[in-house]
Amino acid sequence: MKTGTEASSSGTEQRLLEAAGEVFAEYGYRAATVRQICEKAKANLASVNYYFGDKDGLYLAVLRYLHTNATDIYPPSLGLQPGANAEDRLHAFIRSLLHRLLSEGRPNWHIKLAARELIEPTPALDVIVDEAIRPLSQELESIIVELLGLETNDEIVRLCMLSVVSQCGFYHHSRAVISRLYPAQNFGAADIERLARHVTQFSLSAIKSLSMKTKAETE
Amino acid sequence: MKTGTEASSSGTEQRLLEAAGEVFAEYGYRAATVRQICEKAKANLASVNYYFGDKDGLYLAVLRYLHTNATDIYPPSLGLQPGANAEDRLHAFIRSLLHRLLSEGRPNWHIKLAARELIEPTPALDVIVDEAIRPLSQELESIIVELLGLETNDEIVRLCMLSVVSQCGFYHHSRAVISRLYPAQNFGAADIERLARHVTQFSLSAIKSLSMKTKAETE
DNA sequence: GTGAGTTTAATACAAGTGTTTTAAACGTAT
DNA sequence: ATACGTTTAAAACACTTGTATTAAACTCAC
Repeated sequence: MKTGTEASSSGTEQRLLEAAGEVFAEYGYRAATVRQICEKAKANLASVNYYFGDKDGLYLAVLRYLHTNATDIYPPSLGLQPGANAEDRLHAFIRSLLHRLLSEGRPNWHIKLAARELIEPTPALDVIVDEAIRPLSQELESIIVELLGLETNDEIVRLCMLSVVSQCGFYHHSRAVISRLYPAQNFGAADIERLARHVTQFSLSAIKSLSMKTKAETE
Repeated sequence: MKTGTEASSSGTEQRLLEAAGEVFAEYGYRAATVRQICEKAKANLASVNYYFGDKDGLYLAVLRYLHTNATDIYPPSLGLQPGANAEDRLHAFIRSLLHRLLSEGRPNWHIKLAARELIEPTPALDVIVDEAIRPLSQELESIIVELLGLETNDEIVRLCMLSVVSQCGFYHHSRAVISRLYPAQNFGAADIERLARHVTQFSLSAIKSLSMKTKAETE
C-alpha cells in the first residue's frame, strides 16, 4: 500500500489531484463527492482512499499541490519590473488579480479554491493565508505605502489595501448577482480590462486624496 | 394535513421558519440538515415535511418569509431623511450595511442568508435580486449620481456603486482571512464605525475625483 | 518465468441524509 | 361526551456518502 507524501508520478495520483482541485473549487469541500472526483479522474472509487487515506487527506494534498505550484497564484509578472512607479504597479496588480479571478479557463481552479477557502474556511486556511495571501497583501501594502507617502499609519494602509482587493474579489464571488442586476454585463477579456481600469482609477483617486488629507493634518 | 401558504400561527411553523433561517444562513442550504433545524426549533423531525412538503419547500418559505419582513433588510432608516445631502446619505448607507453584515447578533440571519445566496446561488436568487438587492442598489446609484453630478454615464455609476458595496461585502465574507491577517482586528460596534468612516471617505474621494475628471473631459 | 510488492477494480459496509408511514395526542364543534 | 380534522410524535425506509475489504491485474527485479 502506498503512503506518505512523496510524489510518485503514478498517473492516477496526478489525475486525482487535478480532478479534485477542479471539483473542490467548483462545489466546495462538503458538496464535492469522492465518486464525482474519481469519475472525472477516470480512477477507481477506492483510489482516493489508497493514495490519500481519506477525503480530508485528498483535500490537504490538493492544497499542498496548489501551494507547490504557487507561482500560478502568485506570478512574478504581477508586479511589473520592480523599478516601475507605484501607479503602474497598482494597475498591474489589479489587472492580474482580476484576470485570475474572472477568467473562465479550465485550469484556474487554483484561485477559485483559495477564494472558496476565504469564504468558507477549513483548518487549512491558516497555511493558505500565511503562504499565499500574506505575500500578496504585503506587496499591495508596499505599493500603497508608496502612494500614500511617508506620513501615514499602518491602519490606513491596511484599510486601503482591503478596499482595493475587496473590489476585485467582489466581481468574482458575486458574479451571479451582477449578471442578474445587469444582464448586459459580460466578463470577456476586454471587460476585465475595463474593470481593471476603473478599480485602479477609483482606488488611486481615493488613496491620493487620503494622502493629501493626512499631509494636511500633520502640517 | 396542513398545506398551502397561508400563515397559520401554529407556533411550530413560525419556530421552524426562524430556526431554518438561522441554520441555512449559517451552514448553507446543502450542509444544513432538517434534523438540525427541527432540533433548534424544538419540533419533530417530520414537521418540516408536514408544513413545507420538503426541505426545498422550507427553504423557499424562508426566503419568502425573509422578503415579507423585508423592512429588516431594507430599513427606512437607511437613507436618513430624504432631504439629507448625498454625502451623509452615502455614509448612512454604508454604516447601515456594514452593521447588518458584521453584527454578531442572533436575529440577523436575514442578510447573511442573502449574502450566501449571492455567493452560492440557488434558483431563488432571482427573486432575491429583484425584490431585495435591486432596490438597495438603485438607492445607492441615485446617491452616486447625485455625487457625480449630471454629466456622467450609466456605466460609471454602476462601477462606482459596485465599488462601494464590494468594500462592505468583503468584510462580511472574508472575515476569516482578515482575522488571520490582522489578529488584532476586531469587529465591535466601534470598529464597524471606523470601518464605515473609512469606506465612506475612500469612496467619496474616488467619486468626487471621477466627477471632476468627467467634467473636465466634457468641457 | 516466478514471485513479492504495487496498483487497480469491484463490492460491501456503516453512518447520515431527506422522506414516508403509522399511530398517538390534541382541539373543537356538535 | 363524542367524533372528526389537525397537529405532534416515533420509527422506518430509501438513498447517498465516505470508507473498508477483498481479490484480481500489473510491474519488475531475480
